[in-house]
Amino acid sequence: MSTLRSRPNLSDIAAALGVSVATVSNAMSGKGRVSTELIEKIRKTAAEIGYIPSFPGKALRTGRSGVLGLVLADIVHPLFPQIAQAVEFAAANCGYGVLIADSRGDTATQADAINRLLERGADGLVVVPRRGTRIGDIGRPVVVIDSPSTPGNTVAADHWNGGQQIARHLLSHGHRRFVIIGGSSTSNVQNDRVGGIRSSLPTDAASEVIWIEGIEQSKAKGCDLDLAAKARQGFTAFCAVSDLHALRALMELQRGGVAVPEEASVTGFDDLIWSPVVTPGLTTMRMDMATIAEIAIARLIDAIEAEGRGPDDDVASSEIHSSNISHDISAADVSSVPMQLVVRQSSGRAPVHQRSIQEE
Amino acid sequence: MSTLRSRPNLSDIAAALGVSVATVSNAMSGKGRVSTELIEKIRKTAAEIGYIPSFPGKALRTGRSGVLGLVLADIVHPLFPQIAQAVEFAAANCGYGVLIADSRGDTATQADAINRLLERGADGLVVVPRRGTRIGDIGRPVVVIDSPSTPGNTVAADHWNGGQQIARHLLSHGHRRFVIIGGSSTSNVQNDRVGGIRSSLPTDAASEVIWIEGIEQSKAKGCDLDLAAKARQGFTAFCAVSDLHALRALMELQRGGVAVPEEASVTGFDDLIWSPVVTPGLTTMRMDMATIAEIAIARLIDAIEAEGRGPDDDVASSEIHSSNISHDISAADVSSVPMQLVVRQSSGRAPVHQRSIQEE
DNA sequence: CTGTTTTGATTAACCGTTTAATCACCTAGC
DNA sequence: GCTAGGTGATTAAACGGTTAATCAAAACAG
Repeated sequence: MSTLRSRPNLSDIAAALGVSVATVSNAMSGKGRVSTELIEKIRKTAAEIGYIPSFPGKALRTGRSGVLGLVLADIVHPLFPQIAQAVEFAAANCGYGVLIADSRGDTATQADAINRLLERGADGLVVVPRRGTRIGDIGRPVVVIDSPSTPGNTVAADHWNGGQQIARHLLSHGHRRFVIIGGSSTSNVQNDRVGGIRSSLPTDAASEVIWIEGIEQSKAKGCDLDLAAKARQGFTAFCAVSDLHALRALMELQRGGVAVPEEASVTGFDDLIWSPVVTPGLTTMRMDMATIAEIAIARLIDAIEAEGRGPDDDVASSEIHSSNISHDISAADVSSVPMQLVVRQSSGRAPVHQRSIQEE
Repeated sequence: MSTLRSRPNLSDIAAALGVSVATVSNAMSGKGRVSTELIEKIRKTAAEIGYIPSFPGKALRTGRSGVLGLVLADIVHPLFPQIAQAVEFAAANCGYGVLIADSRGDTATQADAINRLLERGADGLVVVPRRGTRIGDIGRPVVVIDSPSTPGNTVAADHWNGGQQIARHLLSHGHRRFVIIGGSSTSNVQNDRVGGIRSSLPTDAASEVIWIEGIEQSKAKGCDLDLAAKARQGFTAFCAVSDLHALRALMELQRGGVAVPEEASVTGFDDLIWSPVVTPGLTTMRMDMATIAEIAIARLIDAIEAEGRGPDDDVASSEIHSSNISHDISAADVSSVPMQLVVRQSSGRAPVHQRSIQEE
């Protein structure tokens, strides 16, 4: 029947070999009882006629779409390419597709976006939330990326430790007076990074935190942050918690006649795409997005597969306090993936005159 | 039967009202013949019990998944967030989902990525191709974004005209000696932009094109482009065909003691996320991604829907030379969407001393 | 009052796959 | 020789929605 028109299906294979569809299905999935030689033959003819399993068919029967939803809630997140690429790669490796939904920075739209994905039958969701947003129970497995302070099942870079690493790097180069530059004080990620930096400073070091959003509210958007003045006051290390802010600092200092890295060091976070090409190349902390995505996807798929069977099954799970009602991702915890220091030309040894200032 | 367990389906509604599933289906889709009051009742109970149509079910029957594939072939394309967001938005507005696949810059993987999407049942593909790559016939509707010189069904920004606009902007500010900075001479997009710029220069203007990739091959990666020297030779306009290169030029000039925009103007392309925040803010050409995506998606969906019926049907299409074999997107042509000039602080009036140099 | 059309709804097949239940057959045990 | 058990395959019923074909009743024309 279905000779020319549509793509080959199980019954085409069955017909070609004179066996039943069920047998073919069993042979392909390795589930039922099929003789080894028949399996071999079926595999062969399947390949010959170019059989491709139908996802809708499978989805309809099993209730699993084989698709994960990726919800991007932050406007045009500069890390999006990295995240999307890593998530898609990890998912594809596990045989899953990735459906995207962007909520364009609007918190209200975030719910819509999530719903769109659920209606489409996404088996689980990866959410990169808008800051401050919490993801409620949506009746399907969810994993959150990027803000470790978020409650729930979260995978994130170890931002705190990242802050510590960058601080230690600068300390080891003799810096003692730090300006820490953040965007918004409401961001969990940024607070973690700032906290990590400050926690690593010894008692003989001084630091000052600048929140750009705050300054821009009192002054103008894109206004001067008076960093050159800070440099003249003796600050030598300018740690931004994002490459975006680091770039801004870098340019402001250079325009203000402060040479980088000779007179001041500038560091960032995230290793964005252009960070290597600016002059001087930006010293920054890179998140291991591949690992983060891998862990996130692995967890998600675990949860999805655990969902099918009840609270207990063949896995001989050890003494679960089976709370039948709550979706038992109750082992929800936070995974932290270490960040990696990338040293480029924007950071260097603190200028000698610093000591004198510091001792004044 | 299916009371508590799974989500409600058509037969639940049918059972609740004592009608047949077919009637309910007709009522929801508005296809068959159903009395207006019954439609009303069905809609109401559907909403009450929280009915959500099953995509797999529909897909299985109709052969349409309601999903488009977005193939990103260029490594970590800086425009990706813009593209993805616009495409997703446009697709969602038409009731389609977007499945992504990244080929991580590898040309070979691009075919894999496309296949993954097709196997998953994507109804059509939006491809942002790696430069130079051609997309062969894949048996489903395809639309290509971003390189107007690519043969086939393409939607792109009018890069050539963008080049003309930026050139006119600089000319009107008195600039006469141009350095045009490109990345790779193999890129269609970049060549279009360069061509647009040069085509607009009057005979009394001088221009020189620099391809960064070429320079870096003979020198080192991230090496100096000697732009400050060019400025001293009397060049006042530095037109990069990407904000990435513009940023690099901007920093190099500033480091070399050339004030921007007082002594030289720098312009870019694409209005990337950080372009407003650098100092001085970058004058650049923005592509209207929303419109591009809208057109691309509209075309794709047209092609998908036309695919179902034969070469002719109810649409009374005028005299088609029905070539039954080729997938009849044969009306394949190129749409160009105008670019928009964004003037910021990095461009300004040409310094006066230029005239003297020019007249020497 | 009869024959035809229109309207509103039903029936049943189908899309491609999975899976529990069943069955025919062969081997072994006593 | 008859039964119990195992093996390799088949049957048939879903999963949820669409749609062509059918049908009963009502509306209408003559």
